[in-house]
Amino acid sequence: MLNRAVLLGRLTKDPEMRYTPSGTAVTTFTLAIDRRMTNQQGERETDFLPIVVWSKLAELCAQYLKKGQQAAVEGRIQVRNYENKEGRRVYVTEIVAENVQFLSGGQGQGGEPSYAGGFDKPASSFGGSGGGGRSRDSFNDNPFADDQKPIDISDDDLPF
Amino acid sequence: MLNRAVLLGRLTKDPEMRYTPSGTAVTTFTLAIDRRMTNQQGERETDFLPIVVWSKLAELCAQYLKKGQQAAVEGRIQVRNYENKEGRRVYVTEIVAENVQFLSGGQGQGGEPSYAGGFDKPASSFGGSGGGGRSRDSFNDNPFADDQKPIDISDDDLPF
Amino acid sequence: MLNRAVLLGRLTKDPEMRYTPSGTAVTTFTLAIDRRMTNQQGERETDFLPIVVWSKLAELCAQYLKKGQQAAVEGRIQVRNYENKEGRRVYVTEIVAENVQFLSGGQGQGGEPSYAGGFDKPASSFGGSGGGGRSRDSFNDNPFADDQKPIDISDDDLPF
Amino acid sequence: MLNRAVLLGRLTKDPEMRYTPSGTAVTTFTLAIDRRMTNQQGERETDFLPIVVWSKLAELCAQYLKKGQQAAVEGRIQVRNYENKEGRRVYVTEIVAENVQFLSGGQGQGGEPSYAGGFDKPASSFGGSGGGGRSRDSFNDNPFADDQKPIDISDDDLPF
DNA sequence: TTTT
DNA sequence: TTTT
Repeated sequence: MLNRAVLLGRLTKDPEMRYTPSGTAVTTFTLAIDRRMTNQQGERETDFLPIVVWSKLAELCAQYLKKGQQAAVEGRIQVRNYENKEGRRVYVTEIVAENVQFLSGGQGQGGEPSYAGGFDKPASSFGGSGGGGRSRDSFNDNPFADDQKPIDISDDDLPF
Repeated sequence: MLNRAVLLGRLTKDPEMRYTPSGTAVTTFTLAIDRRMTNQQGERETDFLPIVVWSKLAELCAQYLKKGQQAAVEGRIQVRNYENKEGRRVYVTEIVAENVQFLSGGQGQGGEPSYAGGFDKPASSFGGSGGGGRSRDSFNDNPFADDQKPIDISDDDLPF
Repeated sequence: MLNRAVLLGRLTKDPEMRYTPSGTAVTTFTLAIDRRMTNQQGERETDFLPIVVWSKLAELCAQYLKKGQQAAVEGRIQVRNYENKEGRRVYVTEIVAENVQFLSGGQGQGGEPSYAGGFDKPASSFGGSGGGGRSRDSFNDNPFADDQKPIDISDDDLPF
Repeated sequence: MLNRAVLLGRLTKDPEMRYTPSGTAVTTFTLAIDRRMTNQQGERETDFLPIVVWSKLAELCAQYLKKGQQAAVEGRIQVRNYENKEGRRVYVTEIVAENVQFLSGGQGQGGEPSYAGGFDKPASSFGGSGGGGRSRDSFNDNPFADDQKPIDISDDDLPF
């Protein structure tokens, strides 16, 4: 059903990129988004929202985004849950980015603000390595991001 | 900064409405949002997203929404954190609804699909009780929802 | 860059589906969206927004949507311009839908509210006819909807 | 009903601010939004979307936004129609901004990227002048932007 | 923990 | 746990 989020904030740290066993890139970062508006009195409040990016877009984010920079993120809200070491079920809410807009505004790395759209290339350069069975990368068969399946990734695979 | 979410799903239960000590209505419910699309094979996956609604809109939601019904919600993503009984800091992500669209589709309570916009009346019917100091309800002075401040509500006040 | 619209309204008529010469389905309809909110006095005001849908999603919309039904549309705002018969340049603003949610609520055609996501199948069933040159359908090579190119469709091709 | 747009682009010119007879500020500008994404071949395509801003937010936009700067706009899509000099009914689609995020990135006016939220002050500083009857400014009674009524503004009032 |  |  309909599940859409659009965010604009600053990275609290450099992004972290990892690869799933099958070779898909996954990048995560946190966006700090001020709740208060300009010229408003009162203590500033901030929401810190975790962002997850997959595939080619993950590599672009890892390459171009830096701590302190502004970015606009478009995606869907996802609730993952897993069992932690103490056997408790933990729920994690994060935004799965389908598009990311790089806005400079960091500490001088300057450059052109630019856009990294979702899945603009077949993304077939990823994975590889082979391995039998239905590869986890098979979600690339359907490049529409809503169809990504980080779901059946075992706990060890999780890069965050 | 920019923080916007638009969701469409079904209520997993009837909404729950409570009042803060100062008399502001707060309604909460969970929206079940299927990730999979129509005619797509494979097991269905669902995100369960907690929704919070304040003030007059809270009362309308409590009155008209029922378990199983469809609703469209527009708002912002918020991360609350509090210390639980074990002294651990717990983070809760929820969507603070500014607009809610009632879509029937439940088990026959029928009626007209209708809309409950944000703060369409001065909402002055709330609170009251008076008392000195800056009332927690003072956020009603600025009816623009981004300005709501559930933030400084003490733990005991929290209705969920 | 970022260009996102989310709409929820009712179809003013049954959708119209046509095919481009190369065989891509294009469906158009208008969504009536009330500006006023429930329980608000005053004359109701309505925006009528033209929606365009391509490819497999176009076929699903043509098949399942009917006049009077509610639908949620997610897409981007596009401004097309063309020269009309009098030699005047005309600008048309429309929403290119990437996802459509079917919500019943029409005059009893009932059925399951369902979702038609963007590009969930390779959509390779379209087009055909072959022919040389760069087929207009080649946008299907990149299934991400932002990449669709209705732009270079000649005036005669336009199905609306 | 639900009608939400989120845009990120660059101003094609400096904004233009005018006042309605009753003293409400109205600012208009056009946002150029590239359709193509970074690193994609092919001619760049751009949508030019007209933005309308009212009240205090209009003044902030006129003051801080300049040609070439980036801005994020959140609002609703509106279709106005009026009769032109030749007696033809003309339809104008524009985005009524409820929030605007100023992102630098122009030609060096630098400064802090900042946010101008909707209606954060009662905006009562506008209008004035008095005059009998229901002032056009009365929409300020309900500061929620969905409630703005540019609709009954006569043609002469239109600042664009 | 969940809705259809 | 955090960004400006």
